[in-house]
Amino acid sequence: MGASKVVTRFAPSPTGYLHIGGARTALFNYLFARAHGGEFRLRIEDTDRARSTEPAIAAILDGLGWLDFEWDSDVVYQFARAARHAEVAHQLLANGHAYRCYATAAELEEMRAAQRAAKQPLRYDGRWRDRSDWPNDLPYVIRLKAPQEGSVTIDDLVQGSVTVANAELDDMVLLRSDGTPTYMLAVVVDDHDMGVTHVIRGDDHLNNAFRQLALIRAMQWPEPLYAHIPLIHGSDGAKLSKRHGALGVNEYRDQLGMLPEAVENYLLRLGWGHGDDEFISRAQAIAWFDLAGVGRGPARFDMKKLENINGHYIRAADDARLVALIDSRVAQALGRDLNDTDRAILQRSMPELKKRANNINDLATGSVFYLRSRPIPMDDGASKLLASAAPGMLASARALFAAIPDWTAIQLEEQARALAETSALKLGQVAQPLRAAVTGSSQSPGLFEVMETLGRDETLGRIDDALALIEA
RNA sequence: GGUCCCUUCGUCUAGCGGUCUAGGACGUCGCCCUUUCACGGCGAAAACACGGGUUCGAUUCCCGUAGGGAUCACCA
Repeated sequence: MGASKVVTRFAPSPTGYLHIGGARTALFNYLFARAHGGEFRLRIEDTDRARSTEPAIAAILDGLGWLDFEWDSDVVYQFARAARHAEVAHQLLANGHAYRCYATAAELEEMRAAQRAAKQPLRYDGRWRDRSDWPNDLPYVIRLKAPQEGSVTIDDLVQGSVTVANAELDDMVLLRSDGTPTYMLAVVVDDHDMGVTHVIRGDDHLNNAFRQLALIRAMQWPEPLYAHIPLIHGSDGAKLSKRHGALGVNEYRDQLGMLPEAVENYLLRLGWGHGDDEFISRAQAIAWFDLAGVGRGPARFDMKKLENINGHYIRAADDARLVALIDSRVAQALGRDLNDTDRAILQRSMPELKKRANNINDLATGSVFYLRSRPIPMDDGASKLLASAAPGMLASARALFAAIPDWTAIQLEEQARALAETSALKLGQVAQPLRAAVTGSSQSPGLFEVMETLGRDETLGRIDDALALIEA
């Protein structure tokens, strides 16, 4: 290939949402293309008309967009190219590299049953391979006349050299009896027509590659390079499937509150490494990524680690961006829309808030107490703290705070420390009940900073509410 | 079952014949910081699946065994 430009493609079938495994395949294709100054193309494999749906296509594009894997040129829709696929099949038929097979579904099932009974490998026996006594008016499929002798070797960029004997491969169907192309035909034709040079996909396609190569050779087309990457497994070691922990990437965003750069970083490190580096930016990934470094064994998905990485990126994220991300969640918790004052409070508190969250949900949950209207709800921990507070402490603190000339965290803390001193209490015995009163929780960002942010009236009011609660 | 692939701490990985008393990260546990929870810092426990070779020398190379995975459609 030498000077030829690298072209990769991501080819999901729109029968469901873009799941995490597909996202990783897309990432590797994207990275490889960018690393080589090539093109990253997108093809929607919608030839399965019964299972392909518009919402799924939208979800895939949405997911890719969220992860910011920008593709080149137009999206190719495979179904629209059916005529071209059929054309190739007929071309093969004409030049003797394919043949008509009139075997019926029932007949083939019978054949397989016999093979099963005889403990023989299940494969098409080539019963129509050399016949020409074609019955009239009967439906037939077009099968590839694949080589039966010798073997095929693929120098896979990830799996290494893999060899399969041609005797193991049967003559696959190219065109169905209704004239529509099979997946095997469609991928090969599309990859060729799109100029794909590197086929990077899940290793569940490794076996397919050998049959596809036979088709490519029959057409005398240039052979692409293959890279079959291992699938992702669930935490229990079983293959990740739709009903087994494999969420759509949209769900990582909407339900789990993940940041796209965190998902990308995690996916990159799953099955690939660069020395001891853990946090790798997009630019570094493009510079460092190589197929040879991709592991050959399947990796287990670890939500704990993803959470941790997500927390890292949240802490590194711009405060305004985080405020925007929690907006709707906070609004829902509050039961009302946020206004500019609310957002200003969140923005101001964000540096402290984001240290305490590993996902956007928790970030939102940990933020709402600032904006709740009085009297704010008390959680269990807060109720206990108030119940066990030293008698009169809250009232004393309230009086001290009310007399402060400048409502600043520093002065508030001074007063709290003074109160602890004179009452022979530990600072915690003063601060914790106050925290409960002011935040409704036993844990929060620095108490005095919170009180400063809340302001004199709101803080004093919340303490009054707590006082009323204790007396009740 | 046939074919193909894989096998380093619980998990993701570094290691590409000697630097390995095997490194990092997540998780776990302990300590520090501290008004709480976090963040941060320090530290601990924790792995080369097993058996043969090759070699002066194997985590690294080869072969078996065991275990795991993928695939065997007129689905993609």
